[in-house]
Amino acid sequence: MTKTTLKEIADILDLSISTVSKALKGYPDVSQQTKKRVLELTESLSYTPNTFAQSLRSRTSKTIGVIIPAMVHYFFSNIIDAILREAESRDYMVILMQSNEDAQLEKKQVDLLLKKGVDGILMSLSNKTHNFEHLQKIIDYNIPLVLFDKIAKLVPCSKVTIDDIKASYDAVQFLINKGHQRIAYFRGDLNPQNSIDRFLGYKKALEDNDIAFDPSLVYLCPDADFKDGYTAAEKLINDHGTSIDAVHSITDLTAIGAINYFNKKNIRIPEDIAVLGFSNWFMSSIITPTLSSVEQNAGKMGEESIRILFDEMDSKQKGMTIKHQKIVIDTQLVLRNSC
Amino acid sequence: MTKTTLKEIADILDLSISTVSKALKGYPDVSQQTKKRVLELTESLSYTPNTFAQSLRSRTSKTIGVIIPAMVHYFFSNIIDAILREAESRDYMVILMQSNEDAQLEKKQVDLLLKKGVDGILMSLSNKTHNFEHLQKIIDYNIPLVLFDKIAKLVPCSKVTIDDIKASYDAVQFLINKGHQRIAYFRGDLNPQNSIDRFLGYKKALEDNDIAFDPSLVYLCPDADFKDGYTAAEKLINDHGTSIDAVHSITDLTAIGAINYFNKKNIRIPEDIAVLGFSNWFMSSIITPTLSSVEQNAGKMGEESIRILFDEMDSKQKGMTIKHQKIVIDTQLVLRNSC
DNA sequence: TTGTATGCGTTATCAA
DNA sequence: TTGATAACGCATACAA
Repeated sequence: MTKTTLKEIADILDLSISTVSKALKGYPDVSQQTKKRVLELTESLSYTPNTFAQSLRSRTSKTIGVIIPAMVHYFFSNIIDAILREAESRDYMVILMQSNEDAQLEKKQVDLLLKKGVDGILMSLSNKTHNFEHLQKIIDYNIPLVLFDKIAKLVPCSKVTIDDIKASYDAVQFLINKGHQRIAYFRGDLNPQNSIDRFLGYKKALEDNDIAFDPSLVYLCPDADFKDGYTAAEKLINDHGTSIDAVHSITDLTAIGAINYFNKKNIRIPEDIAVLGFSNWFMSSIITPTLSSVEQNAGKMGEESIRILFDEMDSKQKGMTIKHQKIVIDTQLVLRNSC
Repeated sequence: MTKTTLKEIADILDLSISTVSKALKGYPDVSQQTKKRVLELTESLSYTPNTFAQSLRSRTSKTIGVIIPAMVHYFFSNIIDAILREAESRDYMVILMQSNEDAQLEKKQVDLLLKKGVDGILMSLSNKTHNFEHLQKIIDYNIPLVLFDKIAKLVPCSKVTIDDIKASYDAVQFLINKGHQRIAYFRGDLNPQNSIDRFLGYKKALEDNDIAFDPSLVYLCPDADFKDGYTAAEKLINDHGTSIDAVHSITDLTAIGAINYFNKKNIRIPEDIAVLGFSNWFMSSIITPTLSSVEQNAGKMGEESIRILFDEMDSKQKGMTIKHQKIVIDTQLVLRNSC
């Protein structure tokens, strides 16, 4: 079984290819009767146009590319979920790639997407991406680009983020309001913007409350994973005993690692040490104790990102100038039993 | 900036398009010097061929389609992870779709993939898929198809699964060896094959150990989620108090729901009730108590699935007859503190 | 109202 | 060793 083409239909109906094409496209200059004959036959043969030919001619692909750092990640899988739903509803396909936090690979994947002729690109950058030539290339090619979550501030394109500074600031302020003074911070990798911003939020909250910033209370969790959190908690206790009131962490997974260590050492949460995460993973609602966190609204971020992308793609098609948008998704503190 | 074409290169070098094409393809009938000139220019212009034109001509797309029931799922995101890595290494792109457990949508997505001209399709069926015409359509179009995890036994194509019967059998046998006799089962939806098989494994293990099967110990968890597990545990205790020794569950998430309920009611795990899950989610290693489970090797399943798909695609290209494969991925009991 | 001709970019056959 | 030409399937400007 092979795919039907316009030519076959034209031959059967003894019409020209262009007439068949016009009938299908609903052009007015086709007789009602011819149109009907064509539609009936294409229906019964379940004809669908060859998308390669269409793309070659129209220079569009009805496809968007998405690059994320990692798939196995509650936050990103939720974002992808939202993107797939929205793309689906527009009859667009999604080509998904993951950079595995590898800047080189990310660059290669951008080339692949450009080569593949996608109509737009959604990206969340790898932590190791410090050079943005590949993003500039996308822009030079005049392909709409929307960065989300892990963005590059200086690249001229639309962006969707949360306000990481404010989110962490609010989180730490909450801990302070609760009476905590010695608040440790488990920070993420040094380079990514949102890692920096969350750290700044932490520092600013201390400052605004006249609590001296103590660098010895900051623990680096470069991979921001369970193990990093566990190890950091171990170091924290070795360094400071339980003179610490609370821990705020770059992400829930590190916080959960810390909780695990504290549980193991019979350090009570929140009585001895309060713990506050970031991202509100599903997991956080079911561990013991349940973890308070910052809800990042991944679904909304995915929806907004692809909405803006479609906006830009529409504008481009209409020949309008594209205005880049910068959306900040709101966050909420989700309180549970860990603080 | 627009993409370079063969014609532009030919014009610049004052050659014909076909000579340029042949030079790039490494044909022998091009002079060394010409070849060198062409390669240097294409390099400096960073020429890449237009994939639509290539696809139109070659009738291949270097793209595979993947349909899964849900993205936000530890098991599936691990499988996708493996698929993306392997496709990447072969310079293939992956179009990803999720059926959201909706048979109608799944059918539509198959049509989209066929229309899009993918070279092969990987699918894990929705729980509600009981009609397989869309799969037959893929086969009729002569597109290689590999089903994984959620398969349809009777559809003639390659399949990658685990031995669900054996996996659950072994799990229950382990509980019995530990001395448990009154073992409840939280079963999944009634229709999916692996849900059925796991249930059969449970029954068979009881039977082989001369333990009477008691239908009142089976609780239906149609969505196999946290809430279902929590509710089932609640019912279980209401129905049977703590006369039950152990619970085996269709998946970790339901088991975790149950653990949550037991913890809340101060029912001790494993002293009062042992709990044994299925799938070995990451989460299971960090809850309290840590959950014993059946490791399903998602990564391996993803790797094998796409390996077979590439096998079939290669065979098809070479005009060889395609032999369908049936791979069973091994599983292991992962013991932790819940039983 | 219908049909002819052309081009999208690449590749392969055949001629020069 | 190189080039002219046709074909992949579709869509449109233009001619009939």
